[in-house]
Amino acid sequence: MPTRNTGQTMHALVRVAHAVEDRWEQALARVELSGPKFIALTVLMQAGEPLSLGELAARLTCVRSNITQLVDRLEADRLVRRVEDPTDRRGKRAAVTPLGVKRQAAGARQVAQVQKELGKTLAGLDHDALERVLSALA
Amino acid sequence: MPTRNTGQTMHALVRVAHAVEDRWEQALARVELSGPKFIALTVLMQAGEPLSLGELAARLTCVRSNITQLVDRLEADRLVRRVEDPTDRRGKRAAVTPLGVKRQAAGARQVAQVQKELGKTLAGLDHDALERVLSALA
DNA sequence: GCTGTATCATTCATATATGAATAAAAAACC
DNA sequence: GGTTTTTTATTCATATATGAATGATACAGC
Repeated sequence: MPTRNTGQTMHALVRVAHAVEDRWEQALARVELSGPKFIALTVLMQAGEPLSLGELAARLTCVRSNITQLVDRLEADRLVRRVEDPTDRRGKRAAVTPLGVKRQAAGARQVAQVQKELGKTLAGLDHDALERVLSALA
Repeated sequence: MPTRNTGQTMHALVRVAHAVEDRWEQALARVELSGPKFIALTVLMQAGEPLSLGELAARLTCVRSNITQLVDRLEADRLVRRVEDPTDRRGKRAAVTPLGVKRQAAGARQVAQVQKELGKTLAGLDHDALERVLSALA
């Protein structure tokens, strides 16, 4: 069995990552969430208080206009509400609604389930080799 | 150093894959190509003849409407032309133009450069162990 | 040969992402 | 204090992706 070249390995890495992401997104879809929506809700929950849209963009590592649209959709789903920023009249903050809290929890259960399954798949394999490669490339 | 849990490993895998993809896309951007455009051109070159849009969609593992739009943009860039399918009046085929051939070659040089750099990064790591992990997850 | 069905590409609606341009308000400067 | 600059969120244009609906054509069964 010949060793693959770097190009093939990178391709395989990217393909596997996308497969994992798909599985993750499919699990979230069962509770009517997309990946970006779940991540945004989770960040807001972890913050424990409404975050300005700029802060949310920073924590999600994306541009502001993306957050404007994502919060539009979350608001349409009634998972988040825009509240005024008392300290800055330009700003708005994203506040999770009670429905958003429930939905995030349901998403977290789905994600935990997927992780459990992937954990089984990885059992007995060389976990550390993967770790080393990921550290080298990160 | 404790072993990471599955969730963290999966997160790291996806993050690394995106970083690799970004590097790849940035290299292609230097020759005015996006990832999807380069892949489409490469598949058409490898085929050696114009492909129907449906066949292109199949080889790129995506839906037809996506290809309609991608070929629209490739045509606007003058890298591809739609030609009539002589055997089916419904169908169109995507033909690479001479400019498209040059552009694909330029993209391939960029990609080779990135692979060379990544190869250096990976040198000395356990390539085979990585392969096994990736196969298990694919 | 006609009729019903399947297949081709396209259009439309939507989701996600980026970046440039804009309006409003805050901050900094002098 | 008034002017300039920066920062906030939004809008707009664009790129990429999906899936449903459409119109034109091919094909299968009768």
